[in-house]
Amino acid sequence: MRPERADAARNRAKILTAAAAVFAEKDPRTVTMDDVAKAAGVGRGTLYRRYPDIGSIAVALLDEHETGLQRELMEGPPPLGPGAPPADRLAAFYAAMVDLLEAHGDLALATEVGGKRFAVGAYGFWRAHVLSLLREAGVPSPEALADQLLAPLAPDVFVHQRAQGLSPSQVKAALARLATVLSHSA
Amino acid sequence: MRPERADAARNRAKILTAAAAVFAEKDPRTVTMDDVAKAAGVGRGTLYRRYPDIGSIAVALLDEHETGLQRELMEGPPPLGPGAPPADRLAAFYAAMVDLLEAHGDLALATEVGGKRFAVGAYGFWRAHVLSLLREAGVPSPEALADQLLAPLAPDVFVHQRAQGLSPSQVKAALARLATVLSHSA
DNA sequence: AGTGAAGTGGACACGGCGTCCACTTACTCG
DNA sequence: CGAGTAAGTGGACGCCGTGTCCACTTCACT
Repeated sequence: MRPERADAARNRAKILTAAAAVFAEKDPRTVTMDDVAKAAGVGRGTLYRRYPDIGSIAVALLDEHETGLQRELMEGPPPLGPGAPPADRLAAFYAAMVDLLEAHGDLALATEVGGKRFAVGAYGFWRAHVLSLLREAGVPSPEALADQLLAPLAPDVFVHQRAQGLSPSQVKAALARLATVLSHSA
Repeated sequence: MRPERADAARNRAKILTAAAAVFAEKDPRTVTMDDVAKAAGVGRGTLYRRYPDIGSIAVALLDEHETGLQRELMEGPPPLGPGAPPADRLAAFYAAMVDLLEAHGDLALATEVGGKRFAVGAYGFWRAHVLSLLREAGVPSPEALADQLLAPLAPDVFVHQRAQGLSPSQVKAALARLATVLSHSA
């Protein structure tokens, strides 16, 4: 496997920055491959070479932001990272996700087209994290609960709540209640 | 406003039964207007006369099943209907919704195309119900929580959980925990 | 400079969407 | 009962997005 060619790298960068702009300025669910191609000044074929659909472009952009949080969850300071009680860690995770959604909700929305929410790699990571917290808290049969606790973080739910006039901190507060209340029962 | 003409009524029936069959036999997210038209033996124009998109056909079919539950919530016997403590009523509602999803998950999935989940009339009803239960339980600022408690009932979440091998009763159990635990904190 | 492989981009065929309108059918009223 | 009329029908049409394909260009290595 040869290293990436210079023109290919140049185009990859052009595509990503152009895509970020496009997703930001119009309804992310209606962004088309052509839009990105035009904005990046490349042909559609070039896009398809790397990304099988628009969703994956959005995922690629989102990953940059998500990996930071993922690292913090694994090896950062408490309460996000290890060391704090599970309830606090879950609440902190919720808060961090809300911040992420607030900053990049448009991208997150774009990753949902075609209902591949659960296929995306990041979902597995979040799920594994929540699952381990639930286990640590001693919650019985946490498998089903994990998905259910992740559901309120679905981009469309958050965006809907924001559109209804709820502030990010209100959303965080409700999620925090959920997190703390859960461990009470364990 | 004139009464509906005989042929129109006939076609409405043909469309609905044909649509139900089509949604059942293939991935409901890929069902097209043409599929339904062909199956019903009518032209596409006839479909558009009543339903602006496939989603609304699915909604029309689903409504038949949902109205039953809605009535029970309002005037049925406890714990589904009025009279039981909020936590029990919430758990019962969750269980009923799981049954509904288990029976008609395909339709529910089809209503989600285009991200109109929150625009559909039924969502408002469920939300109002949960909201009133939360108020009755004395939970503070229940507005944000209502959407979050409804999120695990999103068709794609449920279908995903089933596909993972979780049984309906496992899903119910986890939701019941959520419901009971919440009122503990009030 | 020459060569082969990697990369590019736009033309193409396909399929779904939503509209439009000439035609058909059912009700109504003389 | 037999026009007249409004409601209802259906398929053709144009549009747009998708994903593929392949002749051409560019790069990197010698």
